[in-house]
Amino acid sequence: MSMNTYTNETVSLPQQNRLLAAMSENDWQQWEQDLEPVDFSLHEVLYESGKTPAYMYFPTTAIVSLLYMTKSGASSEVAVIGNDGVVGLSLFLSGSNSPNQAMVQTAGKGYRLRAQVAKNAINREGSMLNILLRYSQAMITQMTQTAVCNRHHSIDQQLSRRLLLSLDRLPSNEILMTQETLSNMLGVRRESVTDAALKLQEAGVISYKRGIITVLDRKALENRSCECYATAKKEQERLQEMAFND
Amino acid sequence: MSMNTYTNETVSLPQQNRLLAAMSENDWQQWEQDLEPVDFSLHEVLYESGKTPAYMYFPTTAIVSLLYMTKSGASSEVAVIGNDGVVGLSLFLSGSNSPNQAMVQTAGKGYRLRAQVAKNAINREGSMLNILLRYSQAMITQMTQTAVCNRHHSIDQQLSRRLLLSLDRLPSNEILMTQETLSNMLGVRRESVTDAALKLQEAGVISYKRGIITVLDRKALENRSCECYATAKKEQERLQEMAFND
DNA sequence: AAGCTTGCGTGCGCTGTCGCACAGACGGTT
DNA sequence: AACCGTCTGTGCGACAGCGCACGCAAGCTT
Repeated sequence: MSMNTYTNETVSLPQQNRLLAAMSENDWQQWEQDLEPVDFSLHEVLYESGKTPAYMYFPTTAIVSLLYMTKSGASSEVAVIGNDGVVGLSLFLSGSNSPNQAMVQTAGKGYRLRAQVAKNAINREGSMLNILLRYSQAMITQMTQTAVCNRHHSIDQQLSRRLLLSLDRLPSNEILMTQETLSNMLGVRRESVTDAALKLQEAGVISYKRGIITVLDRKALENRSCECYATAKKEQERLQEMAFND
Repeated sequence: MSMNTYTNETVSLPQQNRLLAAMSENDWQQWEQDLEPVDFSLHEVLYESGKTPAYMYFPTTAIVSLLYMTKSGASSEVAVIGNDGVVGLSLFLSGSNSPNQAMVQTAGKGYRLRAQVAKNAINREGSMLNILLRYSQAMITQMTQTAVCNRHHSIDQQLSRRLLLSLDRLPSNEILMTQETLSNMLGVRRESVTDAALKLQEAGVISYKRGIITVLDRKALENRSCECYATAKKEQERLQEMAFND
């Protein structure tokens, strides 16, 4: 599938979201009617720290960041969610909010479910419970990895990892992000991103052009990234396989 | 309760674990018979990355660390679990393992449940499902906080935070940990811990004596710690309150 | 009381990242 | 074509944390 995610003309199917795709035929019948299609616009805030979210969101072509802001105004991204996941896991886990902000990093499409409807739907005996349980573990893995990565790995490695996280959730090899945005995701200085990005450019791994990153050599990016990328990805795939074998 | 956690003479009740305590009377009847008391010894490894754990563990007086080891041998603690939680959440979430290691940081007592028994018990319609769901969110919060803390806060702040995490799960104001151990938890050099600990000693906040830390001024420790401590604690308490209102 | 192991304190040079200040370059607007 | 806001590149001093090497002290062992 090579879709244009920059306009709103594209058609998107719920099944492009892997969690929705993993549902049983039966459950799907019940969910289908309640799912509303949504357009996510760039930098739109889906939920904020302290407010109970109104919806669960299932991205198809959009990509969403879970961000944490410190008191002093610094930020860090703790998870990235695309068509492989759901935004608003806390609704499922506790029915309430979480102390993160969810912000759209790549505009695109997806589906949403009203909070109350979602809670009811999940409580019913059904396949979604297990799907979400496993996804919770994948999320925990991603956050664990972020914690370790922040401690032990260089900005160069982390930038590579972060680009791969976006790449995996995009149909093309173009990532639309300014260095400023990337620095907010990684929780580092903008200039540090410039340095790291220059190294990648000079090595012919990417080309950077005012907010448009083109990945030229994906393999090289994987080599330059730390183990965190591969570990988290492998774990996520393992958990997804389990879902399909239900 | 002011218990001696350094010997095995102490009696321990399952209800000292807050998750077990939050169960409904009905469910408790079913669980009681399957719970086995356990003694956790110092630095015992409860489960390792890659192996499916055989038990879920509910500490009462023991404290367990979830550790992540990097390829290069460095480590970081991503969560701390005492009588407020359970070790082996991945059994509940996916029935499998997680890429962490769980290691006993403070010897003590607790209870365990065979993996298969646990899975069956949770699948039954019952109060434990919601308790564990909420605990999963508390765990996610703790890991998020660790990620942010690793990025933005100084070793001084992180040491204070880490001491509070142990203190909250202990009956006395004595923490048994060498600086070497602490450095492995925080993922920093042992010497950096020495420096930070000296500052705390000189300020009269703690006294350190060959593996025995005595917290003299808890309030001061909170002031020196970063916001991460307070944020995670508040969130955990909020989620626990919800559990009691089921 | 001597000796050994374990844990803590200290000094020093190195490097990655930060904070700030500013220059240049691209691309849309009028 | 000139303008202006946004995005990217660069230079420099400061500093937290690292790696390494070593000294010392506490407490257990015999």
